[in-house]
Amino acid sequence: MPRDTEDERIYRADCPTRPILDQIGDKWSMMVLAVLVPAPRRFNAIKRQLEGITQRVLTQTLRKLERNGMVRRRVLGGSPPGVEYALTPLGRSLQEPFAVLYDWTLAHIDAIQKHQEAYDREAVAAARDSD
Amino acid sequence: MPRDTEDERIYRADCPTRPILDQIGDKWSMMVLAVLVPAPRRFNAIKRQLEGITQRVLTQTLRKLERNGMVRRRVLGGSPPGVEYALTPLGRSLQEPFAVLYDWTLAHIDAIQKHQEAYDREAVAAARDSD
DNA sequence: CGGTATCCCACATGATACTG
DNA sequence: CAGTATCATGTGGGATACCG
Repeated sequence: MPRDTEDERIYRADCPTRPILDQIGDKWSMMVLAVLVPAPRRFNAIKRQLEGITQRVLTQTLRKLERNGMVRRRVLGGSPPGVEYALTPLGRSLQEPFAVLYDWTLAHIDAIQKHQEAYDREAVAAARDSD
Repeated sequence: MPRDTEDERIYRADCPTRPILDQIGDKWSMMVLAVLVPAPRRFNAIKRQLEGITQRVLTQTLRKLERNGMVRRRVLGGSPPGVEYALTPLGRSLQEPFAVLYDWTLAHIDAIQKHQEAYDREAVAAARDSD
């Protein structure tokens, strides 16, 4: 959670940061950005690297990122023609906050899974007791 | 996005960090944790502070946080009886990664909104051109 | 190659009522 | 006070087909 500031909006669903945090927390945005970190890539190159994403969803995700100024879309002339997507400085600047969150997750994933298993065992035991 | 590691899983929807990131990215988890930073609180105290959340959703959110070991639930004896929720050390340790992300958003929200407006103006202009 | 156009569904969230 | 139960809904995401 954000640090405990005087800013009361952080407690409200209409905090202006919500739409932005919602997008970068969606299913694919973070991974699309990750794919573009090493170098710009073409549409189908991104799609191949993100096994499981559909064309429709990749298009939607790229459009939202472009609209936010995090990705730049460039039509390539030449043969074969194509479209290239690249990180903007704004998009690249997201790398650090995401890395902090990702590293936190990696550091605590084992502890979290142990908690989950313990919680689930308890739930099973409670259900048994109530029989 | 996570930094560019050798770990190929970061590109995959089945990366083991997904379920955790999905939860802490859900609509209310972050705000519930934020409310608990200054001090433990009772169910209805949390609910009052998060205007707009329903009882059902608050219960679900707290159960998931408890299951992950981020929040501890304590039944208070005495009169009136009640239930108190408190951050665990694990839950509190999320404060920093979240603050980094939140600060990034605050720092760039103006730039992002300008990009969005420019993008939307372009879309309107393109629609007009195609008439 | 890089998309749109349709259709569909699961699931997160919400509204409301009831309870130990 | 702290929930559960029930029902409703919007939308993010997926499947598939077609297009310039």
